Amino acid sequence: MKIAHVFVEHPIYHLDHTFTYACDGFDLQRGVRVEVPFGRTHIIGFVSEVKEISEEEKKSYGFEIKSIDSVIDEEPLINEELFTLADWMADTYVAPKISCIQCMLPAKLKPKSTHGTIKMEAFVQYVKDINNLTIKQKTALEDLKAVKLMPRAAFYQKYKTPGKKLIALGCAKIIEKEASAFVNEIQVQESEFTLSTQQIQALHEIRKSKHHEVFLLHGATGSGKTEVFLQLASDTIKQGKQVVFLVPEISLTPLMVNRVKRRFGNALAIYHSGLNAQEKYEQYQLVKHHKVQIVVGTRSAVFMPFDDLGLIIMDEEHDTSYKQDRMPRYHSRDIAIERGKYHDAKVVLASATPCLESYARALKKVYHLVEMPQRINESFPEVKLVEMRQAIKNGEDATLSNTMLDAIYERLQRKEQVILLLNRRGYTPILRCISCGHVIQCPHCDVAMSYHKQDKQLKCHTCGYQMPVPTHCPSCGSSTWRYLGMGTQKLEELVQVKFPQAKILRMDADTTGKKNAHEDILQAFANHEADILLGTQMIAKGLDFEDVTLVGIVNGDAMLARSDYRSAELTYDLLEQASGRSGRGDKRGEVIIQAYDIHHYAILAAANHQYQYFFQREMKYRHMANYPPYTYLVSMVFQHKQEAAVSQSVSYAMEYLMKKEGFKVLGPAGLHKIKDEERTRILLKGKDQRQLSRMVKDVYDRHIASKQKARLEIDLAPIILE
DNA sequence: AGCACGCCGACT
DNA sequence: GTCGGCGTGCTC
Repeated sequence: MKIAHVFVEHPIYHLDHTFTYACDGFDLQRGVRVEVPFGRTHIIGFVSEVKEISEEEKKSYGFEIKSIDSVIDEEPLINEELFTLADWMADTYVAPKISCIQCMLPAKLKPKSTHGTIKMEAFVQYVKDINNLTIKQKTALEDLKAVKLMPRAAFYQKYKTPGKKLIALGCAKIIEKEASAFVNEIQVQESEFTLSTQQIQALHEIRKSKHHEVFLLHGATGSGKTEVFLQLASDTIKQGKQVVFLVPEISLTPLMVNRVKRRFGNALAIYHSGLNAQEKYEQYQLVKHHKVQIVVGTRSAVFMPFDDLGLIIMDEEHDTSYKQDRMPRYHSRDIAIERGKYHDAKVVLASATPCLESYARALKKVYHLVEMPQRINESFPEVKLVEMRQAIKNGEDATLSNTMLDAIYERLQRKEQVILLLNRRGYTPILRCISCGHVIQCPHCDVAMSYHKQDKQLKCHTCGYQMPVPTHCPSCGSSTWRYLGMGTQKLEELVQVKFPQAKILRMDADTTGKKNAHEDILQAFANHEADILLGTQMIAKGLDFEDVTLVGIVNGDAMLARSDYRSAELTYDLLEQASGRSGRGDKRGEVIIQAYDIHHYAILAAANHQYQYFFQREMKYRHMANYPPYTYLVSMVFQHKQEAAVSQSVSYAMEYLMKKEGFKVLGPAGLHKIKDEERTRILLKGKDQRQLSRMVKDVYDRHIASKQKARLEIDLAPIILE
């Protein structure tokens, strides 16, 4: 008999093995989806193997073999490359295999019983000519005959009555076809720019090798990296191969997308979270059916169904949005490199502030380092540091120093634009009782609640819980509150008071909730509908406004206060990226960084645009403390409503880990409540990533086998540790 | 993940 | 006496 091994749709560790089904009489192959009976229901699964077995073998299984219900796909959705990749991901990130397969597919193709149907469109198709048609009918039929197929809506709009008659007569018929995105023929526009010497050199370096190689393109903001990408993409397309161009977040990089569009005549697929399921499916099909050779997209675009990939570009490679924050917690960089190896494709990682791991690898010649240190317009913005303790002592405003105020005033006079960065949303981050000092906490999390003046609510930035400001302090009954700290809403109010004539746009998570809100705000700023763009870190990335000549960073060292071992790197990245927004046009740019500790190396390095200096200093610290890139980290988070369940699971894991060698265990940290669940983390630190993955897999298996109540989440190479 | 079975509390 | 709470166990 013929049997199929099937992965079922539930991404649960208990079910992370194949289930065996009979499939005699079905035409199916590895990589297609099938519907199967499962317990008392019917669900979707993924065929991993089809084979013949004898009656004796069947008997040896020891369970009943049910038959599959139906086969869903004619063609496999997952080919051998992607199966191998799924295996690699499951091992590396310690995740159920089905979750790895699922994350490679657009929602409409995910093996899930609940996903939506694929949209069909009605077309009118020419069938035959007959005699005795009226003149109107004849014209309609001639028209249709010329194009053979016409969308039904368009056909009826043009020829309503004769059209219906033609269908009744059998001269034309209505057919259903899958809706698909429309693209033009590929057309590569030659570059209109004259390349700079450093662009020519970078291109030469990358073109030299004919095989798979990982390049780290370290280029200052405004050094002309994009043009290098476009030229490389153009080479690859001319060779008939595919290109994927990864960006951190499309809504924040519309300019980049437009440049790629201009160059490749719209014959590209765009893939990002802003698309709905149908749109994503259509873009996916464009790649699958070779309608396009180039894809611009975010994190998940790295899984597009390429079969002849020649080039992978990853812009802003240090950006944390490349890391998936749900299972499987993959990093697009790892996936890009794996796929690059398979396709013998070049992988170009690019950034002005490469992540330490990448730069360290480049120095060790694991990656090929290509440097582009100069700006095209050859002027870096001048950076001023303002020591806030001193400014406050001088009687200046505690939020906006005189230096900052003067600089803003100057820009307003000259009709130039200003970007102000404050990495904290809301009105004030803390609400404290004046008489007893009680701070209002979220009832569901161990976090202080932020006050949002706009909607007169307290909001928890961790779980999203909202409530009105209590009339009386729950601790002492007093009714006077102190609004402590500074968020973007309050900053907006303050700037408006200082500059009543200025028009201000605020951009943070609260103003960008709606679809297209990012684009609308950025477009308005580009159209000079506002003088000042104020917001959280989302305004620090990739924006390119030529009239911005001042970038002001209000709380430059706020991020240094975090306990995360990467806080210095995150601070440096943010400052350097934000400064890169100033002076991108012909006018000279200026950057003002306000901070309490202006002598911290992260701040000094950003002020002087010295990546190398930052790198050396930070590497020393990482070396001393034995942090990445000198080691690998794996985080294990245990969570459950009951404290006891968490502590029990942690002890059970620790007991095992203590007996093993070759790595260090940090933690567990004290319990911390989030969304009504107690949680704690242990960190494993080791030199061998493979060994760590295997070790964690053992811990996980034991955890499941012993029926621990707490949920265990594993994160290999975690990015944020808070 | 679902879904059903099963064993204890507060209702008509 | 019954409805329904969610703990436990199983799925080819």
